[in-house]
Amino acid sequence: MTKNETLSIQPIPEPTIRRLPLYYQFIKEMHSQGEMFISCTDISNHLDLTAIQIRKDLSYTGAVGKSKTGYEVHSLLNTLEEFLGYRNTKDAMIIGAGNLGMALLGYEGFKDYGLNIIAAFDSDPAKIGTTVHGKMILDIEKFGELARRMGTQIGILTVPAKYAQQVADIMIKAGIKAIWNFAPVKITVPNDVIVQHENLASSLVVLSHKISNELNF
Amino acid sequence: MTKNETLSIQPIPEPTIRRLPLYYQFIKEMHSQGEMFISCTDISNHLDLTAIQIRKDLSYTGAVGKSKTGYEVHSLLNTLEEFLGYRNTKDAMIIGAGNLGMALLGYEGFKDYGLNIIAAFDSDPAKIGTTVHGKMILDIEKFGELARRMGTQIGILTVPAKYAQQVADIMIKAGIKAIWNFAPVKITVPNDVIVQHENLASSLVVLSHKISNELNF
DNA sequence: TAGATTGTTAATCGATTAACAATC
DNA sequence: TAGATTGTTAATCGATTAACAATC
Repeated sequence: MTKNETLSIQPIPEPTIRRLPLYYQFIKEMHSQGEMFISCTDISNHLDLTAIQIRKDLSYTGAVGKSKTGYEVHSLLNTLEEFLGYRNTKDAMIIGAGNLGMALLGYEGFKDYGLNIIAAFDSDPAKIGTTVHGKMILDIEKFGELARRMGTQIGILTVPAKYAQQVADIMIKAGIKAIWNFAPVKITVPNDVIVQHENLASSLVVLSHKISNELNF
Repeated sequence: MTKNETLSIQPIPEPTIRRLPLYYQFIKEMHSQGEMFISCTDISNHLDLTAIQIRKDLSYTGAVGKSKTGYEVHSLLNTLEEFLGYRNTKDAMIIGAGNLGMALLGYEGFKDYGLNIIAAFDSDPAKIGTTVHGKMILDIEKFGELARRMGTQIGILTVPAKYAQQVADIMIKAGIKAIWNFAPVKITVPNDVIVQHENLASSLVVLSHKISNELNF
């Protein structure tokens, strides 16, 4: 008997999960403009998706609309915030205070999804002790103790590829349960640790491919 | 008659395109370690993918292996570099010298995929005229002229959501043909302009969802 | 030769799209 | 009421996985 059978949680397709933030951003905008109701057709006109797909996606979140009028904006916003973790803030720590690490440290957009980045860690003495975007850069030696003490479950890995595995090991030893990996290599972790691999190069290659296909004719 | 029928280009699934950089990074590493041959089973053991899928993916690139021995590392590396644009460098300019823009400006990893970021542009007088990672931050007013003069085709958009459309319009007016959009909003462009939408929040939400599903039991 | 591996065709699986009844 | 819209079930489409012949 699987977890899903036990708890009867309906699995949500990953493509759907990836689209939800788009809906959320748009609904948030509509809400701030004072709109009361919105239909899938409206959303469809503003994002590049079909009304059918939007309706199906929203159904996974438990959002309920009204025939003829559509979804109540306030209620839909609440449902999406609930679903996307807005009210369920989780602490995270970054290892690797390079360009990307610093950018993530300062990015305000993650707050909407309940991610609270506490601090960044690095081994470079020139960086240790400094403050970036109001957050401390600490000695990587202190990561384990601090992560354990604060019960941090999420680690953001932004070191060069060749250090990725050893940094992942440090995270695992410190009790980190989910790693957001920005290094372009696979990391090996125990079964109970979740890894989300992020690869900007993948998107760049998709773009390049579209360019060669559509531009050079 | 479509373009594909005319030129008989076999369309490559986007998931395949997204995986190719993983193979490339790994093969590059194997090559630098002096390996001569590699099989899909080998690759499968080092990345988290099945040998069958790897074989199918590689077949799209035109890579040819040998029974029993696998692929010649040097030749496979060449094929992937060719396919991923390593030898076909394209200039790009960034608009939006915020955290993310700066990080992208300094990121070395894009070179492997033929992306050459020339400069960044911003409207903030405090940033204009400075140099970051050896590249100039210029006045956004000068973007149009410079992009036209250099024939730049790729624009990287890293401004806050509310300025995204007006910056996209500046890019389009300057003759940009492909926009890599990091703002979390849809931008509207003419038919002949390609947009690749990048949303870090999407990945974060996938991670959060995995955490709520697997961690809290 | 035997066995490992490629390359390709067929089967399966899952996401998207279409159809349509229910509803306000 | 008529018509727009939701919510759900069915059909389609495309990617992944399996099967297997060819080859070194």
